[in-house]
Amino acid sequence: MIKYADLSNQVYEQLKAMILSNQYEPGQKLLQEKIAAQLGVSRTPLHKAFQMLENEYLVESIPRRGIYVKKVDYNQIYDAFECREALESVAARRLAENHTSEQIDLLKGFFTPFMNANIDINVDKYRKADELFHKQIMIMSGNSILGRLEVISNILVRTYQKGLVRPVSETLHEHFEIIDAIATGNGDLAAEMIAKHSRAARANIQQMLSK
Amino acid sequence: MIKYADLSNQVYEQLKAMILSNQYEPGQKLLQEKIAAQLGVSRTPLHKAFQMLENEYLVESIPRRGIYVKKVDYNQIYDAFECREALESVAARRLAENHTSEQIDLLKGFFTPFMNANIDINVDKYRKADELFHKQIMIMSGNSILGRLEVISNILVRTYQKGLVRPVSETLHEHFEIIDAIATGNGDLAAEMIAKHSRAARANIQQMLSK
DNA sequence: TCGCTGTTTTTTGTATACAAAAGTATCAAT
DNA sequence: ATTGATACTTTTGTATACAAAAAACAGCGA
Repeated sequence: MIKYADLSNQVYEQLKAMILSNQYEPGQKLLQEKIAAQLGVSRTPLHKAFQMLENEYLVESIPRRGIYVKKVDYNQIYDAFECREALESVAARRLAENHTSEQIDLLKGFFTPFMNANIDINVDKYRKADELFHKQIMIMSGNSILGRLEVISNILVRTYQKGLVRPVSETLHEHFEIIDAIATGNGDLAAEMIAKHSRAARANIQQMLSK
Repeated sequence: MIKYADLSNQVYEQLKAMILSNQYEPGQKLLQEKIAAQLGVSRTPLHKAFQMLENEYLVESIPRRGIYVKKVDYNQIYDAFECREALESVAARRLAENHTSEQIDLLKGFFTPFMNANIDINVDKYRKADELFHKQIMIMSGNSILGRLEVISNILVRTYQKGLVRPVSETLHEHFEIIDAIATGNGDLAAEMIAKHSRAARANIQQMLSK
């Protein structure tokens, strides 16, 4: 699939990056005219971009009022993790049952940098690796739907913003356990390992909710 | 949430209904000008509507070429069912663990008409009931993401078009078994029952694929 | 007949224009 | 000072206008 230099898409990418990097405040209104001027385009391609963002739960459109950056509430994060747990299990199972050694290497590659450096891990880089790892499993699963459910991956990014992360000391070796399970071809095991991984994160969120 | 008389939404609803009822041929190009004229609107609100439809996998946009009604291929249906199986399990588990008797009655209500009529079941009505049943479980689960994943429910509708349905004699009592499992509050059982239900449909699709 | 090339037509993507709704400010009256 | 009504400004939603790309077509040559 060839990406086209379509203005709507460029605007979408730009706004998405800005929202996910917190350059827009959650709850903030996105003024069409202003953004159009900033990006040097008219309001027309913005409409499509906003619609894309709304479908990914990144903004909310209130008709005749405007577009607002979605606030991330813990309940929704919890819900997303619940979905992610189920869907990643499907993905991991499929991938375990049908993969190449190159794919395994790719997955391992995300985390090997953090294995060697036995001191001070760059947390931002680790988060990025984590994001790519989970996204990549979905894509490589071969299930055409899984690779395109942006809702799930976006929520993960926003979770990072909230600081809802487990210590690297716990997750790093879990990631390798998941990869190993996939590599052995044991679908059930791979599904269970990744579900366990997600459940632990979900437990953290539940703690936040009960406070 | 109040629905607004927004042209884009009206257009979206209209086109969605037309696609799902096969009034547009799969693969057919949707000419913007023509559709705008037919619906008596300009092309501007169409853009948003098309974007919504694309997010639900009902149309496909090829930049600079046009919008095409998505062809339903068996592989994608299979993938959707795989996702549905996982997600419905989550929904059924939640609902089992937290529901009211009114919700149970609502679910039963979808199918009681077909219990009493011990002769000739109206297949179209049964399909509609099936669609609503599965959708309703997602909504009532209380998981804010599940209720809004239109991809999954759309695919189900398109599956009907392909005639990929199991006989009523099998599915009718399965539906009641699922409801009963939910009613007893046994989350694991409810999840397993609905997963089994989905798996059987998935097996049918796999048969089609292997041909 | 087929295929190539240049031209015309259609269709898309984007900008601009305009009407209606929402938001804001002003000012009078209590 | 606070409230309420009215005029003014901003902002949204939609229609129209225009440029550029794609598709359709016609004419020419092998």
